[in-house]
Amino acid sequence: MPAHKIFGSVVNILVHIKDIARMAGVSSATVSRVINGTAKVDGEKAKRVEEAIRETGFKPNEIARSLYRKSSRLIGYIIPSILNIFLSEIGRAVEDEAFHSGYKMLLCNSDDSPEKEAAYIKMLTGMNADGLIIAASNENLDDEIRDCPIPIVVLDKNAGTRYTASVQSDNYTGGRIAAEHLLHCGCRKLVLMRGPQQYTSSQQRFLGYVDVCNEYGIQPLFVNSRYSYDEGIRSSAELLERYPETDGIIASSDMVAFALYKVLSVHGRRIPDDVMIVGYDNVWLSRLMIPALTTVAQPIEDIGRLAVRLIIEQTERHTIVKKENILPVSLKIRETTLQKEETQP
Amino acid sequence: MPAHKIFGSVVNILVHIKDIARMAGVSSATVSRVINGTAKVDGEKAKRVEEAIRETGFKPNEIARSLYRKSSRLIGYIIPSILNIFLSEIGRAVEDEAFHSGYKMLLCNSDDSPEKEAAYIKMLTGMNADGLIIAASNENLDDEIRDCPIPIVVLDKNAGTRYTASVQSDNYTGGRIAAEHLLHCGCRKLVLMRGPQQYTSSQQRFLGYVDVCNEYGIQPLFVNSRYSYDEGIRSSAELLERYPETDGIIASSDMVAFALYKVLSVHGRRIPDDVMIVGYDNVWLSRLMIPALTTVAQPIEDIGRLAVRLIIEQTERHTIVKKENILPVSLKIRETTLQKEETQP
DNA sequence: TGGTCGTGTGAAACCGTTTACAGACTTTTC
DNA sequence: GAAAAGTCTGTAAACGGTTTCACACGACCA
Repeated sequence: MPAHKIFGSVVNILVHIKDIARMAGVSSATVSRVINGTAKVDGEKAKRVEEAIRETGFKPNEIARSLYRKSSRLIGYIIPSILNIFLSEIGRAVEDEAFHSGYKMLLCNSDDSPEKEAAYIKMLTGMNADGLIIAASNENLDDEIRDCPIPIVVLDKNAGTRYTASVQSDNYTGGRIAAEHLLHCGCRKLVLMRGPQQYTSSQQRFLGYVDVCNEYGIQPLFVNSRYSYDEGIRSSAELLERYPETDGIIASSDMVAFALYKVLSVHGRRIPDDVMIVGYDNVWLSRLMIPALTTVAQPIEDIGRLAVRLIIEQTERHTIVKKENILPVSLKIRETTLQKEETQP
Repeated sequence: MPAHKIFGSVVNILVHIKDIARMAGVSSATVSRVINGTAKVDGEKAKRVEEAIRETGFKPNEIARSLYRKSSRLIGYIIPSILNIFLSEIGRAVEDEAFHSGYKMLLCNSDDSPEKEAAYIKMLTGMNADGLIIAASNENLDDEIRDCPIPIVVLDKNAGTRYTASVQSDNYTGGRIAAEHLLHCGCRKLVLMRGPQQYTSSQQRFLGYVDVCNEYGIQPLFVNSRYSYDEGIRSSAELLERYPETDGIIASSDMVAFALYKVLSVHGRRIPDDVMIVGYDNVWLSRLMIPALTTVAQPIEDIGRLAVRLIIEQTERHTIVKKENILPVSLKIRETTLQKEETQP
């Protein structure tokens, strides 16, 4: 027997609904009704039941409940890495919203491996999870997703016919306001660090950026990148190699912007004096960097909460939810850009 | 019916073990034996069962299994905040180790609220979780912990008689090597940012620091702090107020060190020229800051993995595990300290 | 040939809840 | 005062697996 049982009070370990029933002199059905308030119970008996529950510290077995209800009140949140700050922040909102609705979040780290992702989807399905929130999933998971009998909300891509719904922010506008801001700051040699092309998010930002460049009659330069810091180091180096004369950069993510800090500092380029930078995401780190990062803020909190609500709505009320959900972005102006007085182009 | 069921193939949604049994012309007991390999089954029948499983994509219901086995192969990881980078990194190791042992990690964000923490402990107990890993828990949870019939491993405090085991790093040595390094770098006005005194970790580091100061005959100055960035801003300001002449600071965490960057930069003090800094934890961010942070590295990966293994050992093999586990620390020398040539004190 | 042993198998019990259903008892209604 | 209606309660059947146990069957041996 494990040591902790020796020290702990043993009372509630083996208490089941039947024991409460016996103690209160009623059937387990009645106990269940008291616990769940699903039917009227005689006041006197209810009191005895509650007394017994309090005395023993009885807690109904959630597994048994889940089995009957076919719902574990568990929501899976599948992301490539727990170290991705942006997705962690969304996770925080997911957890909080879930908790307040009586759900729990199961965090799954897929390490970008399709096998691990598929394994998690299968596991969660088998566990009667009530829904899945998937960020940046691999493309070739058709089988798992098709066979998945629970709602799936995806982030950073369109829902299409495969998923229940998607939650994204307005990436087109994000690309636009980043570019417009740099132009208002007087930059004339803009470069965009374009995210992976398989994501709708990257495509849309790119489009917004290109449109603004065309409107202002400047050439839309870009470099391919991903969202991670390490990739940021690589692509920043490439950027400075290809466009050494740049004076304004839009990073594909805040993390990539931080990599840019490092690479620019090595090259002796000062921010914002020599080069201005706009990040993307507005993770909490961005306000704390030196200099504090000007960035396009995604509504992180709202994205997470909405994803959870979509799942709960779908499972509890069986309503068809809105498929594509686009949330607004905004610009947080900090210290990596400098609005020169009245340089309206 | 939810939309995704309309598009997805419906086959495996309602397939149960009985269906497989009927298809293969055997009993469900035999199917169970094939799936779990718990007993020998006739080769021909086994083949038919496997064929049926493959054909239907049948996946046993994990909830039903858990109910019988009284184990959900779930490990709860309870932390104050998912945004705490250090604890997130440990979480990554926990998740990975758990996954490879066939377990899943349930991440619980307690927001430093005793209520939420207690709620999670109850929930996880009711869900037949196999163990709990708790970081920085509130002190007044005696009831929940006493009544908890599953192994609890704590981080950052001693196990005592209340918990199954603890995993920590060698904080005393951590405090020592941080202090010694700054002294070797020529600092003479050391200040330690002391973490919350209720944690064993803070106490031990403080002790190591004081011992070194005494050995070198300098006064052990300190300021109280917590581990978060925001608290770091407050305590850094206090530090500069009280000890403006300091030339070497040991932060209570890497995050607090980053706050120090900010506050020092506002005061126009350069790192490492005017003040040298040693952080604590070695989170991945620390190598990426500018300047890169010299820090005492905790064996993050090992801490997480060991915690999981302790739980699994306890539940699966029912062995009494080692109660207090201390893992070694090391010093990562980067750019916030400068070893002046041969300044051996 | 009859008894023993070993092996694979299915019926049924089990895990701990919730709920459908039917029965007992009370209250209303004519 | 009896029938009808309305309460409350307990029994038993789910939920979907795993495992116990007894049994059938064939091999082996005396």
